[in-house]
Amino acid sequence: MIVRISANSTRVKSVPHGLIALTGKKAFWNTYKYSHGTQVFRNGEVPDYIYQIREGAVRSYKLLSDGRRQIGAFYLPGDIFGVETEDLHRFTAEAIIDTTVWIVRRHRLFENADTKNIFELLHHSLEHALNHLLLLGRQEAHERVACFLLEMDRRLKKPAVIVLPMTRGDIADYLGMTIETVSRSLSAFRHRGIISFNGHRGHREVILKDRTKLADVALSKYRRRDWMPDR
Amino acid sequence: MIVRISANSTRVKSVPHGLIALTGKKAFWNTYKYSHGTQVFRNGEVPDYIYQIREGAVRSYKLLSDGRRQIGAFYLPGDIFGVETEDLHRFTAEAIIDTTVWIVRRHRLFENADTKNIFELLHHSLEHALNHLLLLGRQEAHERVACFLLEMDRRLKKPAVIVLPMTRGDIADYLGMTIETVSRSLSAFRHRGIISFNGHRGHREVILKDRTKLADVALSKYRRRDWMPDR
DNA sequence: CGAAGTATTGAGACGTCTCAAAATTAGTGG
DNA sequence: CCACTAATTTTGAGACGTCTCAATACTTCG
Repeated sequence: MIVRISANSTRVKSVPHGLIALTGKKAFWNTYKYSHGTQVFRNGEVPDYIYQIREGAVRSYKLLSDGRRQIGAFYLPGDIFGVETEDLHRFTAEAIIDTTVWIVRRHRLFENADTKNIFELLHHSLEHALNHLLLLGRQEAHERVACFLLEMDRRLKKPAVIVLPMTRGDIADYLGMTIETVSRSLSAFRHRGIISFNGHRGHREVILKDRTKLADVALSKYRRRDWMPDR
Repeated sequence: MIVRISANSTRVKSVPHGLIALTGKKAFWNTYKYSHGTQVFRNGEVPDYIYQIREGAVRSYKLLSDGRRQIGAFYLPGDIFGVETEDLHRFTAEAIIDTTVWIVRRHRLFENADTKNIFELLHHSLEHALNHLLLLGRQEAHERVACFLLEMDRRLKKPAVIVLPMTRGDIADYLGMTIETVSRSLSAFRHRGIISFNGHRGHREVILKDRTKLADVALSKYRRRDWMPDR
């Protein structure tokens, strides 16, 4: 379900600085809202827009024919996406939770003489993908989960509490593992005092009690058989 | 070891069409040769050139601190690389076998008004990386090896014999698995008549006896427990 | 309060890794 | 071209980590 809630020809609350830097001040932008679980675009579609997240979260993913899913990236408030695409979308993007995005038409992107910003976004996506290749190909389960927590921590600007918009299933499909293994890694971190969960709102709110130790886990300072002797 | 063997101010045998399309006909290009195992550039360096392979093969990779390696891509004759880089190289590239490349200085890239080709290359790299994420995160060992063989087959234009420039170790680090598992998958394919090895030059030369069946394996038409009951 | 979705935990199965040895191929110098 | 050594590849056996299947607990929301 797509609900159009505003356009900048009408009164608005704020401004998509990132999109404006990308497309020029003359570009018209709109605000759209996607309710949780709905698709922003899907693999194979012709791209019309580029997006910046105002509020909410989006996952991008590819599927195998039997349903196995690999999430390539999560987009959080401020993030721009849809630029990575050439003639067709190469992945599907859908809202994880209720999400508001700013959009501008794609052709505006190439009316802008300054291509530097586009290159930067592409490079950023590519660098993220290459780092993720290393994680998926060569890191172990707890390293992956630790990396994920640190990535979220960094991108959310090191908040006191990390409020995860995504389910364990999303995390699992991002990290190339199962829900259960994600859960077990998180439990192990909790038992070791590296993280804790906040209050009673599920275990979606994570507090990093010891970023140093978490980074040690992420950076393979402890290998599989060396730590977690408690099981 | 870098050996300069020619420049286009002197007589040359052929012309790097890809690089010329990218940088304009006025760009000066040189030919360089890297002997097998030597680095073209390394992670963290400031990029000076972009490269097109004339002969040979290059692997690009990232390392973890303890030596685990993930190869992100193989570059084969005709392939252009080094464009994926922004201010610093984000991975290391080294010659797998003795390799000759055409190079042009990087600044030539942005003197060219037509950025379309650069975008295409970036998109291509990104798309390859995203597909590889799916493979590393969600595909099983024989699926990965089958995908690898089909990728090489396609990129080498479906030759009668695939002459692999890379070792089993390179393949393993590309597919996120161990040498032994790669070898076992290849042996399984061979025993099932899907591939065969050519002659006595090691098992580096592969003949695809049944591309259809190989594609079935790659595309998960057989799952882990369904096929290969013979072990 | 009941129902559906989500997360945790446990036990056992299974696939890949590790370690080791043998077989094969490539490289080197006489 | 041969003898020797080094490197690569294959194969085997067992260890280990993650997955699968299943049950329980928790959270959300009607």
